[in-house]
Amino acid sequence: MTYRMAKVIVDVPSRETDRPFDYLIPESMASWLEIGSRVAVPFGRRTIQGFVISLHEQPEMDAARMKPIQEMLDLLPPLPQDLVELASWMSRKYACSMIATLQAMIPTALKGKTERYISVADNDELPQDEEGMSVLPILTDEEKQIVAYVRASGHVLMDHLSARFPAYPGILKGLLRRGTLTESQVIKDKVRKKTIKSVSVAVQGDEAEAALSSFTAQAKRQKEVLEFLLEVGIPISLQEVLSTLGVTAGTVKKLAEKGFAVIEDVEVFRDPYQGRHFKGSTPLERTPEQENVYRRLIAALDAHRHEVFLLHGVTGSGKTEVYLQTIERCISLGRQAIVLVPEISLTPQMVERFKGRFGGKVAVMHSRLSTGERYDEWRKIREGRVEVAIGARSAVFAPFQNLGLIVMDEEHETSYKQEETPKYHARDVAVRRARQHGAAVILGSATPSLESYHAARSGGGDRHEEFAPVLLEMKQRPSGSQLPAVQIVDMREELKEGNRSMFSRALHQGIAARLERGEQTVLFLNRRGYSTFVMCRTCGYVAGCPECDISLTYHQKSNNLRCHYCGYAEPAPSVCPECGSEHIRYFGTGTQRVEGELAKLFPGIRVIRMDVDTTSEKGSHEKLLQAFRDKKGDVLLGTQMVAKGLDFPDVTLVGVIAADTALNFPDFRAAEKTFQLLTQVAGRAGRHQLPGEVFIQTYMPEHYSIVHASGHDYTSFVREELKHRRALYYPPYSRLILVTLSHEKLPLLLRMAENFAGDLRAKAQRLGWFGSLDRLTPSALDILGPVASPIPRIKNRYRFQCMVKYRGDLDAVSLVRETAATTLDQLKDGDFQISIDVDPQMLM
DNA sequence: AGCACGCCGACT
DNA sequence: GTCGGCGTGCTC
Repeated sequence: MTYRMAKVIVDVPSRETDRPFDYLIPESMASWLEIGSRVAVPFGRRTIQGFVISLHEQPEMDAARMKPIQEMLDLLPPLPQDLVELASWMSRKYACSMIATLQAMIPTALKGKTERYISVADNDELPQDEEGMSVLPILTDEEKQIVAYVRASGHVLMDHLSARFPAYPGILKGLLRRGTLTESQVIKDKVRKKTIKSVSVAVQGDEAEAALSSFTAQAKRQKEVLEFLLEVGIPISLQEVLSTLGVTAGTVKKLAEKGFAVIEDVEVFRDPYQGRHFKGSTPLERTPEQENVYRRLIAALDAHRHEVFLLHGVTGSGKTEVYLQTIERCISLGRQAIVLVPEISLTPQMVERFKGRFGGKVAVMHSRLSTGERYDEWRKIREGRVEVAIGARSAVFAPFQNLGLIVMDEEHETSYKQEETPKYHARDVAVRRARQHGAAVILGSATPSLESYHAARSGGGDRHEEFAPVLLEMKQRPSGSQLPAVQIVDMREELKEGNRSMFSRALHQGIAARLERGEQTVLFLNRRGYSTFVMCRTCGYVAGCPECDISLTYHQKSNNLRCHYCGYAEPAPSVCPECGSEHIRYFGTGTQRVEGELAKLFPGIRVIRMDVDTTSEKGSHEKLLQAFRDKKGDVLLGTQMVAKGLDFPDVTLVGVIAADTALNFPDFRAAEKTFQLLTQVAGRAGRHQLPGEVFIQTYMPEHYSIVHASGHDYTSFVREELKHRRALYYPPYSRLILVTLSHEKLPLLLRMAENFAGDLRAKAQRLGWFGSLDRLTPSALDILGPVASPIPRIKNRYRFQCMVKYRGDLDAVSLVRETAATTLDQLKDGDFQISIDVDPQMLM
């Protein structure tokens, strides 16, 4: 006799529980349970959620220590088997727990929560008193009260009960222990029906008259609301009441409490693109260049061959059209496709293009969807109702059964790296997943990351690479339009000549000319380096977060100062808290300053500003762009978000206010980031009939990233940049792991950080890894640090970091992970944390 | 992460 | 003498 059992990863975020636990499969589930099923399992004294990762047969003797699975939570497993396998690869590669990885693969709606219900135990055999209570356990008055309450309600939520009887902590526990009350636990999904609050009047005629006259002078606002509701007559959304009358929700609530109005939740159907019609689009004719690329791509598709392509195409070379046609081919072969785009470029135009070509076969996933909307889109994929999924980073986990193609647009974007656990890079995950499916991968960019480009050029001969893409190039724009002329403006010269404004004379004249001709200008400000901090000009005081070593950011809208890292907020001061001076200045977002200057220089100019302040509201991003498209603005001024994929026919001038702000950052990718950004921005001008002009203002006009960006010369940039990388053995000539240790107590942390680094060094030594990284460098693995992190304190925790630089074919991740575990075990203090970031993108 | 068990301080 | 602080250890 054997038993069927399942290995389950339980939803407990701790190192000790990051392993499979064995459970018996009840007969009733036997034919339904699969790898990837989500289950509720008893774990210790509670019931929690878990994921089945394998199924086995066990001899009877082993079954004794196993508990049975309590419940299956879905009919269709939320994770197909290939994703479970991918998850174990990811946990190894990125040194994170299996549960964190599995959770990242499914919509948050399925992150089940334990609910505890209390009910009265069924003690029929026990003698009972007149009230029907078991006599045997002698109950105090308080206990009787609780038991009576539970009995009356059938079964009660634990949270509700402890809220209802807050005065007697421990009594509840006692009743449960003695068996008078029993507890049951279920897993409840986070999926909520989407509702809006609707308000309607509850009084009419004379009653209403009486109600209106009942308000005291103080309740003026309530009276206004009631008058408004009577006037409208029909139920109206609370939101509308608030915005029309400018009252707060509290006012309406009071009215409802008095019984004059009713507020109810009305369910609304969620379809993010409900009622929208997408103009159909048909494939464009391919240019010879596109034809070559296309042939090469579909050859892999047709042969069902896993192959990775790096599509290097200049801005405007029609990469999207190539994607669309390749996807079409993929679908016609009965396979599905995933399209990954950076969140910021997942604009309505982009969505429109895909919906227009593939209609209802597309699921769209982006961060602005609600939990429920995302869950619905995800279900379309899981249930096989769509063929294409388009979305940001996490769409790489779209649960397709027969994946044929993964497209990653703007492959160089850092947003493909997740900064939270699991700290995965969607590019590497995409390649790995495609390999499982025998699918093709297209990595597209006008400015490929050095890692991908170098891997393609070296043909994988370099030990640091995990894959070797085939390089495909597109150098022309199908429209025949030329890449715009780019002029570098040396701001030092401007200063020398007495121009102290942030606009050079050339840019100034350029804007003036556009205003005259009714053409448009895009101004780009590299936000990094432009701060929004508050400084006292008298004493030099800078407002900083009390918990983190970082300056606070000024938010105009709420007129307060906020910490970017921990969320701490305080009202903006009007005088300096240190010296009392009134000369305290808000260095508003850089864009605000530029906007002010523009207004001064060009009275009456219409500026559309796009930055965190103006785009925080849902849909505002799109609205601003549409306004600019409708020529309601002369200038579009913004940060990174104006650099991506925008395409406006009347834009003939692009100005970069300060190109070099990011160049001085202590990040080995600073030059690459600057080059990519400038190239993207420059590609925004003159994409149509009108010729474009680009001005790049800089204090470092001779820097190679600026020079080559102005010449649209990717190849030369790469050549130079690779030299620098090679000299210092930075990626792509090595790989990196960033280890950050944190604790509240600085001396303790310092000691632990030294321990960690020492231990790691010793282990690497033993493995003989301090050999040769290359013939010019001393070791195959190098440990830099520990040093204080660039932000040395966050949320009152000090931070130290070590950078591990190593030859790509070594399993340094396992070594680091084991060492981290050892170090953590040395300290029984739960407040000690070690975070491991494999292939870090942000070194700040 | 929870939750229980277990061993030392301030109270009826 | 008990209530309760949170250190320690375990969860199939």
